[in-house]
Amino acid sequence: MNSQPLLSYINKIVTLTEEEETYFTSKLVYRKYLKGQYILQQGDVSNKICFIVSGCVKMFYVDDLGQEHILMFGVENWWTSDLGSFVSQAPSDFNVQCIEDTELIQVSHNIIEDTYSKIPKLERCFRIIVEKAYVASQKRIVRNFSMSAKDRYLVFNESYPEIEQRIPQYMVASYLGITKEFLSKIKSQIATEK
Amino acid sequence: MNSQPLLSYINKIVTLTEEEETYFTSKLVYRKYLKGQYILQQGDVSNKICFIVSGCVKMFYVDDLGQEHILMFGVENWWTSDLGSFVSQAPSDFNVQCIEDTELIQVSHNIIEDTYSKIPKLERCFRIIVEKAYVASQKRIVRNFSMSAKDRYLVFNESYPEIEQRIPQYMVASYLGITKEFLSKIKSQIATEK
DNA sequence: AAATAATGTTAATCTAGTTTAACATTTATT
DNA sequence: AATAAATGTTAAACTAGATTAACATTATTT
Repeated sequence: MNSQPLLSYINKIVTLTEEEETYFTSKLVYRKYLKGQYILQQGDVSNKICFIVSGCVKMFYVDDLGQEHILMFGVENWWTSDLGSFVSQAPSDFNVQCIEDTELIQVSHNIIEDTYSKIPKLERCFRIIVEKAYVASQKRIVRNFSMSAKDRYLVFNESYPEIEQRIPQYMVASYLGITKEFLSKIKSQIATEK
Repeated sequence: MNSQPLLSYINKIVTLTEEEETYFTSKLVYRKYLKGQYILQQGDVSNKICFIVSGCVKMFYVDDLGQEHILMFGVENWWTSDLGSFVSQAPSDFNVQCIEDTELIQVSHNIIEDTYSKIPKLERCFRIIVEKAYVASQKRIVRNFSMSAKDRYLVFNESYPEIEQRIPQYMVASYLGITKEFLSKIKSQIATEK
């Protein structure tokens, strides 16, 4: 298994010794999923968090009216999972499905506490990761509060130009919290402006 | 200074020894603010996180059009601060202002790293706190995605019945992301239904 | 007790974004 | 190459929530 992408990622945040790397690596599970496969399903307990080595996933939920709402995408060097379900080991509200064939490294719940205790630096690392995720989540709330759909689309576009190329437009609309028809209108509006 | 409320709070998450409590307590700062005072101002660096012993605060930002948007309230046993600014020591996007006279315990940025190293249990504690905050933030995004303003109001009401009593209605509206006029309409609508 | 400031209500008009529905284009499958 | 499935577009009618503005009520200050 090639754990290198994950180790490089972690070493940007904390510095692990060789033994620590070896120990941690021995606990990891490598997996491949095909496009369309589910990594997590609404109602199941998320017993692992996944580091994406390659590919692309969407995390979404289906509301009472059967409508799909995308909360986040995941690409190379991102984490994916329902953290709420992972930490509480309660049934998840979300699905994670592959939009492309995806390779990932899984860190399972039953090793994480033990790993934190053995290698406190990893607990620090995950603290920092979650802090960043929280800050990003708050920023998204702020954008949804005071920006128009058009401006949210432009921000998404500037922030993640690579992602926009890789996913169908109706998923971008879902992520932005608007209908695909309205995004289509926004795009044609932007095109005319130029 | 009375650090007991904070220590009880922490001991629900991790168990500190007496020496650890003493050490940590020695680093804390106790402060009182009056209603109306600012604990943090947009543009300033948030150099402390604050544990609320008593009182009530709002965290908000003012957008380009001069409109105030409330991101969260804080009451007894809650934390308040712009965590993004705190961890990165960059200027804050948010204000934190007291809605009531407020007593708090401050943990300053310059002691936090040192404290984490000396007492890894506290790093664990804060990891867990941030995890919960992140999960709550995601849930809020979900609600804003697929619930009407009326339903969001009802959820807020059920989740924080104590808070609703303590703050003016226009602030609830701001928190929900709607105008005070529309909240007024929602409330009269709810009243007629019964 | 009067005056002022802060908070809350109502109603008319307006708009960003939804819904519905029909059609167009691109991609995948046989 | 033909067909089906997935994705994207356009336009008309609609709705949740915003805006404006006038007024009502409740606190606070003098």
